[in-house]
Amino acid sequence: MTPTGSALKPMVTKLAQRTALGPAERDALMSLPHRTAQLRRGAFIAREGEKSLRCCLLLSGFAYRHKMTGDGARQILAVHVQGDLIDLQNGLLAQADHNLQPLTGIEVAFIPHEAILAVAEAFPQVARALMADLAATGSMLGEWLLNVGRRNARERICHLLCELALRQEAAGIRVGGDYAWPITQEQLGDATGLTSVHINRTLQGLRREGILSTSSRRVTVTNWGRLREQGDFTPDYLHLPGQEEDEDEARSLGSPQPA
Amino acid sequence: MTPTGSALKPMVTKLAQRTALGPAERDALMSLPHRTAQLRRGAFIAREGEKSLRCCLLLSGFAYRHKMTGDGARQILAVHVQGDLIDLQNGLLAQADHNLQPLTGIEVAFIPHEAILAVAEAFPQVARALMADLAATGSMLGEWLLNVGRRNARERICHLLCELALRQEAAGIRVGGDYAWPITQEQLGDATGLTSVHINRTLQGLRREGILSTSSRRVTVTNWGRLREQGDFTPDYLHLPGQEEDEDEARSLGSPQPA
DNA sequence: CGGGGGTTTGAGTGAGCTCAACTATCGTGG
DNA sequence: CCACGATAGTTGAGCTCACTCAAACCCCCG
Repeated sequence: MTPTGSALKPMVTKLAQRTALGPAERDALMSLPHRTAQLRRGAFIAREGEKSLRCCLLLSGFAYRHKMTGDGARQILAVHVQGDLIDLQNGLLAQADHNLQPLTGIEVAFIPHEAILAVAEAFPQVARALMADLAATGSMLGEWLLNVGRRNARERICHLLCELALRQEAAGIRVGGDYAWPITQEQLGDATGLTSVHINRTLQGLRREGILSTSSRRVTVTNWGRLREQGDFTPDYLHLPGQEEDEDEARSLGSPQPA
Repeated sequence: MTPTGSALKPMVTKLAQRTALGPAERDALMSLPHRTAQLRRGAFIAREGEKSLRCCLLLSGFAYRHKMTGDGARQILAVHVQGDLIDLQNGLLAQADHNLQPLTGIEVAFIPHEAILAVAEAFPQVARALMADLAATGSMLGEWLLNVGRRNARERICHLLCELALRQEAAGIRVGGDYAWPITQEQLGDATGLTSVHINRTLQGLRREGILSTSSRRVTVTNWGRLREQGDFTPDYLHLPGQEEDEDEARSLGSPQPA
């Protein structure tokens, strides 16, 4: 257990964006016992069917949640960026219902579930913040379900492209017009319910039409307006701060590159 | 506000299945202020984009959550049976991110969000129970995402058939081998990411092979083993009580009709 | 007994899949 | 610093599962 409470700051910031937290509550969260660790690709943070013992704050890098069908097909349920509190769900349930793995090399802080629940017990606003976080997670899953169930290949991909751009922006890890793309085409297929081959051809179409370009592990969007339009993207479901007045933020996704 | 606290009993029972609740906690939940109402098909319990003011306990009948793409395609996110606490998510978020409507005529109890959160504030175990409920809801969404993203038409349908059978059983509204099927083929399509036409043809296949038969708004499963197998169904994700030891319950789904 | 929602059928089409090979890129160790 | 193996991306050809459109049918309910 490292005593550097400041490592947990991103978590507090994030929770406080959705639910007001006072100084005492922030302090309690900041001083939660935790242990940081580096994990590399291929490691497991949680495994389907196992009991999850600790919850996990993503400090840097990207991670993803996924589960599999009986015959081995995989569906990615979410991609996580730094600052995300992951594996809280699994701790509340008798057993983890999905796998959680790094997408890149990552740095995490492990926090025992009991500790975080104890803070929630002492501070009702913290409990409420955690509930809001769970609800937001559910909301994102719902949008993914809509995406996979009712949009075509191009729309699905554009939608996901938009989501990751906006979430990286919200997490403060966007520099300019381009952003990290930590996902392979195979994984992109598993996130959208498509084949990597079809992902490849669809991406080629997007590049051909000048909507985006890719270089090593990064995407540069050259036409935000079309990307958003083709992805049928509305950011409400992300429940990011400062989005109460709908349309405002939807437009701001286009702002980095004024069409 | 009706004073008949007993109307809320199904909620308490359900929450207590996942998280231990003492007498004081049960009492507090039971005596929550609420108002019961009858709603008919076509009504709205919550509307996407609006602020949700009260949470809703389903006392009888069936309801469903859904959301739509920009061009009007609909995706059903969940089907709810009696005893389900619905629209808790929406109350925790700034605005509802999906619609909630009756699937049949239903009876509900409306509970102000503030009231239920106040109880959660007073009783940490209640907060924890609500969190577990939110986590379970997320878990179900994850399985639906897997279903729609990575299974073929027949598998998707069989999977949903299994889920509703088991959930009705858990809610105590199963009589014999058959169970209520409150969903039209159109809606079944919207739940599985398929067309009603294709649903129809796939169901015909299942009937032809003697796996199930349908009559007015009910399904009779004649071969549970095959249904479960063809739906790649494992009930873990429902987080129903008494499922700690995995395989047990999976088998019991087959029990009403010993193959 | 008429209307309307739900189901069924047919015929043609197409988005996305499969399989299989090839190429580019990247990290690693010699 | 380069060679190598592994991982990721690309291409081609053929196929199929599920879609579209449109019409007919069948109940159930008022």
